[in-house]
Amino acid sequence: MNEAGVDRMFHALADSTRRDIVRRAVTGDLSVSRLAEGYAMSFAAVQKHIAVLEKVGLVTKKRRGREYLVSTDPDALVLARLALDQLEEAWRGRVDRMADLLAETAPPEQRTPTKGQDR
Amino acid sequence: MNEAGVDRMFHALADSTRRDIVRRAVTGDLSVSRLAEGYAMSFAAVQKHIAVLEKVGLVTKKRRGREYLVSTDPDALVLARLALDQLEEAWRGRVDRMADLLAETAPPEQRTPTKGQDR
DNA sequence: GTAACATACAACCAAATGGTTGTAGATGAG
DNA sequence: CTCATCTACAACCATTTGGTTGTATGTTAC
Repeated sequence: MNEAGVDRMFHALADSTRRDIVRRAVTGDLSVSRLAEGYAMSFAAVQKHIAVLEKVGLVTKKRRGREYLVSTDPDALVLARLALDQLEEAWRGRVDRMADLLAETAPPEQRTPTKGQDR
Repeated sequence: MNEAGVDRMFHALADSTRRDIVRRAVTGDLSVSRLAEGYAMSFAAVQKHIAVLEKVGLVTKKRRGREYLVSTDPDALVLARLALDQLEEAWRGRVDRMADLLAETAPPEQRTPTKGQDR
């Protein structure tokens, strides 16, 4: 997932109605209208929320008769988790580097290249 | 974290500039101006991004002389992860319930434990 | 075929978002 | 003290977002 994709993924998750849809659609047996019944907003509004979720792959739609069943795709959530992991990695990496530094500074004043500094 | 808090947390993460700030601020030794130098936008714009991150606790500021040093708070990322976990939980819960159901409806069948399935 | 239902989509609107510039208050340097 | 630096904040603007209503299309029921 590229940066823009992560943007869209987190944005999709940054709305409680959409998160609720994700939760309710795990069973995959609810149609768009059924889902829409649960919220104090118009059908079209819920439709838009589902469209946002669909665009980032958090849900998929499958036709059954004249309705569309919405189901959550757990793989997409894994992608979001990966994005979070990468952020935490920066922090963990720092801790590791600090540990390295401590290990290095133990001997008297040894300068290591500090090459990781790419910014 | 309540629903509105999760909204704000994911919204804060839904911007690549802000995520980059979170990454760069892990060392905690960069001031607002130093951080701002890295982006093709005004100082005030970066200031706003930092304010958004600060409001959800992803970074904190500490005064040093006339500048403010920005540092990432890894605990906040854990909160975001928890929110994701709760979404996944709905899905895992469903799978577990399906497994239960299978276990109940299929007595003679030999049930392989499948217990290793922790995701 | 006609009626009812489920969905899609366009047009519109208010509010929020992400950017700008400008002004003002602290703080350190000389 | 004076000046330059760092930050905060207000005002403003364009775009996006999240909602609305209305219209069109496809599908099942009768």
